[in-house]
Amino acid sequence: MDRYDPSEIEARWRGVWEEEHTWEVPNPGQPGFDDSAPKCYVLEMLPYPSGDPHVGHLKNYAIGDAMAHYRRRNGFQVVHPMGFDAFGLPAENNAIKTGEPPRVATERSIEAYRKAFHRLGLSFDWARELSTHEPSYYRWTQWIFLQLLERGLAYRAEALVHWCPVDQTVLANEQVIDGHCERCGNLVEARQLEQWFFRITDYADRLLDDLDTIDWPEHVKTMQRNWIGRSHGAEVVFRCEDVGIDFPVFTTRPDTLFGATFFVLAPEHPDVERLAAGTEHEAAVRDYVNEATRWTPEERGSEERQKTGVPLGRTITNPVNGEQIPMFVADYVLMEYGTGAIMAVPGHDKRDYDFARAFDLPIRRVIAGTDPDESQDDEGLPYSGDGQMVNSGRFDGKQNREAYDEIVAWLESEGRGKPTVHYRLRDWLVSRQRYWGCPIPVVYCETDGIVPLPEDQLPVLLPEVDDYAPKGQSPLAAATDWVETECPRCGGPALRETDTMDTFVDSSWYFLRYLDAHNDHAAWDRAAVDYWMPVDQYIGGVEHAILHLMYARFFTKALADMGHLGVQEPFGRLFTQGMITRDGAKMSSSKGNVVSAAETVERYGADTARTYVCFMGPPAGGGDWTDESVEGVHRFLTRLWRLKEEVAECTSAGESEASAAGATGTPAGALLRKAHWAIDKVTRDIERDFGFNTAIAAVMELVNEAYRVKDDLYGDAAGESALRFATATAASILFPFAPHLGCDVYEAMTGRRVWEDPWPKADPELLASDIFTLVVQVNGKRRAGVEAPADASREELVELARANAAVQRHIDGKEVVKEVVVPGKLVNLVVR
RNA sequence: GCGGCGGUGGCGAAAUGGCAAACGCGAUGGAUUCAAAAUCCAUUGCCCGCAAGGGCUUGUGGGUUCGACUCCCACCCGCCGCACCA
Repeated sequence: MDRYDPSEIEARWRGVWEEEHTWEVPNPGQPGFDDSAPKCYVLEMLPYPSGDPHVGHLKNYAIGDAMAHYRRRNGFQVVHPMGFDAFGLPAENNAIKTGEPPRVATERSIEAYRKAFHRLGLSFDWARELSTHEPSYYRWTQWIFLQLLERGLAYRAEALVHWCPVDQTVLANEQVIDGHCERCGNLVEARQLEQWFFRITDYADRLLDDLDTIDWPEHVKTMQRNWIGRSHGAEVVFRCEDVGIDFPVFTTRPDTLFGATFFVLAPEHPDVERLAAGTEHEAAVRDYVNEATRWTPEERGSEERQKTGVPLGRTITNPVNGEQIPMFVADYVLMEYGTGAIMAVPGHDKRDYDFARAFDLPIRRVIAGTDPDESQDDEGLPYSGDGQMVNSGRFDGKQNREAYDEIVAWLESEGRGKPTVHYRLRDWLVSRQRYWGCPIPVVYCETDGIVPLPEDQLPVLLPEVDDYAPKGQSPLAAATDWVETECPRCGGPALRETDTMDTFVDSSWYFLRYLDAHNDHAAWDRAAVDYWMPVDQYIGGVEHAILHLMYARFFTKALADMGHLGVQEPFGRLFTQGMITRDGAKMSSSKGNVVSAAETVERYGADTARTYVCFMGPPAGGGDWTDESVEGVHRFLTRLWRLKEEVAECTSAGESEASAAGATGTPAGALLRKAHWAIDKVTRDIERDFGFNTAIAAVMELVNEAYRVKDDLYGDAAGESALRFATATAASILFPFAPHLGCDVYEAMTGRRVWEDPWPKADPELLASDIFTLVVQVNGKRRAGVEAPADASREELVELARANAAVQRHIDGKEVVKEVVVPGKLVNLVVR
């Protein structure tokens, strides 16, 4: 072989790892378990198998695998599993189009992914592999559902959901794009349907507060905080005497209650019809409500849009001052937040102000002050800041923030209010009227109602059907033999639930199943999970910042509360890698700019593909894929391979552990120093938040240095030994990124297997140097670099600096007023 | 509007408050070759200068400091998330 042939090298090492099951790791108590090594759970988000993996997957798994390798060689026992998130819509859409069962298409994709991952040489423990669509897995998804149901954390209720009239199906929130169906592009309708929910809102406070306990990127934490959207305020009850109904409202500004000059209900509010009935506005209200529900959420929410609404013809009593204020229905009030009704304070709220202007309603100031950059219309109103209260009865003159609690306490004593907390987070709607998902393990019995299936009847197997097209209900409804069953409680006739679960349910606990993947008696063994959890390093795309990561946290907390788990947070540390683009655009099959991982591997080899995605920029950021840059990395790996060939041939495999040869000034010493510098740099960069791009750059520098000096080192024992050491070191520290070549070069240099050797340690003595280049500045500008002994005193350094000709030119004839000395670095002479 | 992140060569980028532009891509020149590819060597922020050398440069403007890409203040621009959230 006279040419770098990745396919040959990679096949050879892959063969060794597969034959020896190198990356499999036992659980505590099993043979081969190492009691002495600390544990480390490295996990990348499991893929949804569709078609072939693209370079986005490549990046995710290259990053995770590098970390797994690095930890192993630092003495950790690393569990690094892989599986497939197999249920989901694309396979079902494909089935509707082609008639091919989703299982068949999915399993074909899984096979393609598995093959690609093997070809990439990823160090997964395949003995723990799982797919969420297998009964042996979803049996336990169903078990968790029943656990949640038993504790009231799963419930069935009516809700407004997105409905596509063309596809005849309910859509998930994430399938609704700008108010339109993701599949057919049609406008989505709102429908009131009975659905299954998980009570994630019970965990809102803990999901929010525990963010402080985990090491996650700040922007992900922020997104979760925003999503949960906790706001503290008060519930205040307004009473409409005309119809004798109490209307509670939620407000974060009870201090502005005296400024409420009107009251607004959302068009969807259930009492709107009753309020308008019998008034002169009845017809107008009905028209308005009908019209309002036709607006898409985007149109309705647009800030440019004029405020619209109609009067209800009723008044309501402001509990703080007894004023009768008019009631309106207007679509700027949303049914899904708060109580669907608001007190309107136009003096201190922009939206209420706009509405008041449009409908010529009174605007009253109750807080003194003016926003500095607001226009001075209406004497500086609306004003949203703080200040002294005015026009507020007995609270006049108080600071609004101080009166805040007092007003709420007073309302509470009157039975007209109380402090409350509101969340933006809503309960998790998990029903899907789809075929390709996990069946929900309950039946509907005429006498017993909703009956959960007993555990011993799990799994509820997904039945085969012929037609996957939705017809207004789940395709499962067509499997009548399956639907018609008997009630486990009374034995009478019962119907199975035909909805399936959101696929996010499947992926909310898979990281637990890996730890005991073949358990037929339980979802997992508590001891195994207690040992490995939490995940020490989770790696995935930022697009999962909210949904998946929030749901998995919720499951972990709920399962911990039930005594099935000992941790409160599933993922101790999270890393989100940036997206790879092509020509600056997101890859998509419609644009035809998808770069296939397999093609890249075919052309350049797995090592080049993996190293490139780690080198293209900081892994946390995005990057644009260019073939020229891939070739650059390929060139580098080729250079390392050729260096190995040459060094193996031209030097004798004697003492490769060069040690004392590090004398300053000799070429061998310089190369050794460079090697130790690279060890130190790569180690620090990997530890420092995935600095893979700079780590790889350091190995490049080492290889470049070896090329520069190699011809001077042949024929000299110390020189040859240094050369072998440098080459072996480059292979050793490049191994996490280019594992096959790393093994190959390391073996040729040392005769050993690199993954069985510990991560190298930089020798501090070789990191230090006895001379250094002293930077000399005059007035902060670099004027010279002078060789100086490392142990020179401050005085000696100043003397050296002043002696330099270039420096003298700049200080000549001037007075040196200050000498700044940073030992080992620089001298700055300040002159006047 | 609120929140988060960022702005450095032709491009991707690098720099514990201490030599701005490491490493890579691209480009230019040279060696090798019948020729090409591959490889190797050199140059490559901008401006003035034959050169030695000098000046300028990290979105803009200020500040702190002997010294600022880095810290502080104000502003401009870009990306991402949320958004008539009461």
